[in-house]
Amino acid sequence: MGAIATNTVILGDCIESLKKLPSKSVDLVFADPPYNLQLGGDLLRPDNSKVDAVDDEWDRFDSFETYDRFTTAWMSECQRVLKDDGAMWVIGSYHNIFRVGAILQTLGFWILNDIVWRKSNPMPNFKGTRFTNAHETLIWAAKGRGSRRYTFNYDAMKMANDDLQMRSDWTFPLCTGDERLKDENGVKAHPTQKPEALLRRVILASTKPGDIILDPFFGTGTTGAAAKQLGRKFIGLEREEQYATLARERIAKVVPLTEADLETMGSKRSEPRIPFGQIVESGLLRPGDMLYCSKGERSARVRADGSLVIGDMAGSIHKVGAMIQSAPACNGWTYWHFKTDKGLAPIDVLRMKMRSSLAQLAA
Amino acid sequence: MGAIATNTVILGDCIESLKKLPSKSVDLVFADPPYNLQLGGDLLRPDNSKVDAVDDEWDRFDSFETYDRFTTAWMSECQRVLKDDGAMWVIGSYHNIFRVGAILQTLGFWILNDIVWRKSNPMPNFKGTRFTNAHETLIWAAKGRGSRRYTFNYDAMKMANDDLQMRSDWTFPLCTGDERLKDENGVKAHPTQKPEALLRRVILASTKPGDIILDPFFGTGTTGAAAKQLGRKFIGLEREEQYATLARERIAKVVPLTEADLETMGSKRSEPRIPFGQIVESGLLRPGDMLYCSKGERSARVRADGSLVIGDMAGSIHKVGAMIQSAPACNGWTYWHFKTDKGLAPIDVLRMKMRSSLAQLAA
DNA sequence: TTCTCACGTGAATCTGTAG
DNA sequence: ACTACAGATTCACGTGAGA
Repeated sequence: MGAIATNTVILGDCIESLKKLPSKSVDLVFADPPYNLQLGGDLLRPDNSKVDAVDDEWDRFDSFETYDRFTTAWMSECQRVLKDDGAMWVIGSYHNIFRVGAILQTLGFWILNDIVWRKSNPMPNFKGTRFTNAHETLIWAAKGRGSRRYTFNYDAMKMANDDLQMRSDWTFPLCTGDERLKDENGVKAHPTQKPEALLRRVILASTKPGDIILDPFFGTGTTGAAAKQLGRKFIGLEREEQYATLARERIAKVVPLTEADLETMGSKRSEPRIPFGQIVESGLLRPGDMLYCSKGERSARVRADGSLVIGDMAGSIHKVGAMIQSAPACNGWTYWHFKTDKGLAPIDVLRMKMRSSLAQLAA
Repeated sequence: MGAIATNTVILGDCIESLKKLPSKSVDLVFADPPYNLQLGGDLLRPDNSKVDAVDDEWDRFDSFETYDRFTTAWMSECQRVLKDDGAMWVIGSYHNIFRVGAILQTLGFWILNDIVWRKSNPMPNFKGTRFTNAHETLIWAAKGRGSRRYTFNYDAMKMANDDLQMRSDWTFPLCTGDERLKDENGVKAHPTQKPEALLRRVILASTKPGDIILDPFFGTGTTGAAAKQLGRKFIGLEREEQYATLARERIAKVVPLTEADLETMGSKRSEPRIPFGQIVESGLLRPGDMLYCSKGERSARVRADGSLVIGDMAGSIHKVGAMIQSAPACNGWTYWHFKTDKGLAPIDVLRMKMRSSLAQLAA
């Protein structure tokens, strides 16, 4: 069997290109397919600026059926091209990930984990109509149910997570700043460029040095850049010449890391923020309970959503604290107290209690 | 139409029971369906070495098909039973959530968010073969694509998250300790009892007091307990008599919160509308008074009918505000200010004054 | 040089009601 | 069904100008 050509970007339709690749030839597939967003009209921010939406031609499908056919086609080709011990990652949002996951199961892939990418800086929901869409989902699946020899670098992952098992929820910022590729006018070159940190974790977790990684939706080549950096090989398929060119230029500049560099890559943890509402939801305080200032001469009532009430004033622990002191600001955590059998204690105590029960949450 | 019986647990097969419920009668469905594809026997055989690959594949396909048929059946009945402005939540793990999500989309439900429940204390992966499975996924969906009047208590959620929009990732501990129902031997009564805190957030976010919540997989009644506590009604369907009995006993002990404690931050959209003209009619402003933008460099004159004039432009506070900023839209209540002895104040202050005096008249 | 602050922007299924 | 219009609505972070 001749060696397959690697570290290359193949221009053309991804399904056509896949059909030309030999069976059982790659170790890992990473796929970031179109999400099939179904947007209405324009969306304006509160300051009346327009949101730059993903309305590209490649993300438009007639119907769920069309999208499903497309998904089945590229995915079954990937399955053929994968080695028997190989695995596949697919990333998506709620628009497409359920269809992707169901099709992948139906094709016989065996899901190993679903992984949540928590965005530390997501775009808000400008109209106040839903929860802030603050995550995307990745599915990690072995080629088949019988594949038990997929690669998982358990210890590397544990090391990267302060000696705790790596969990299924990962926190990374969006791809911004210098990492984000821009054209000569400073406009983003690709609407959906993924952060390299995300790809590095995927690659460190599920490949060995020298492995071949296939990305059928290569875009501007984040997978290739991360692969080269980490001493893996890649094959990228991309339809748009402009993206393929950018990807080649980008990857040419990447300097592979030394083994010593790889060892120092860890992730830091920070203290989780605890909203006051969660103290109430958890039952540490109950709606109707009273809070007091340190001397006890002012009191406020807790409501179910974590707001406080005094007379006809209502708001957050901070706002209500500031209002009754006529102060510009107030730290509600230290201002407000709750009754214990030993007297009044600041509600910050409850926050610390909550934190310690959540202590395993790493970044 | 006779009122539907609420605050009750109906014993029997969930699909049969659903068929007896009237159409368009409930406000919310919360469903925690079986995860493991083991419905009424075994859908998925344990891995069996004597079965060859082809048979195995057929077997697997057949299993998913059975699960999909079951899912389609209960879900389309739920869709029928929902009011047009109603919504549904489904919780699941990677074993079933992709099939659930895809079917729900195919049935015409319109996904509003997928929500990640991050477990603060998940069970570790003992064999070190995968990432710690540390989350479950909830899907929140409106009955149909056109339903824009689903309930979302944006302000209550924002309040519960320290004045920041609530995100799509929620962190709660597993249901343990006193909250976990045990039998007389101290063994957990139900294998997948959900934490009440999770249900409280679901209910606070997406229902109004008095709403009817249907749970077709009631189990030991977490949904009913949270609903009763928060002043909502429930209908629980449960197949196992033992669970239904436990649920009834559990819910009987729940003490509902008082109305005052249940009150949450309301949205501005639900407050009574005050036309600007009414501010002028009431004398809070007078025809001929000047209004200013926040920095004071633009001004407009108030006319008797509540219109504003600048030069030869005239119109509503919103129209004129938008025109002079060349903006597509403008909220005149916050854009325009009037002079007070302490400087400029937004005319929204006058609207609030008017609202509170109207509220006193009504009382 | 270093700090502050205004400004821009990211895979988005993003309004409600009266007539 | 449609149109018209009132009016509600944003978090984290990087950049760059100016103090």
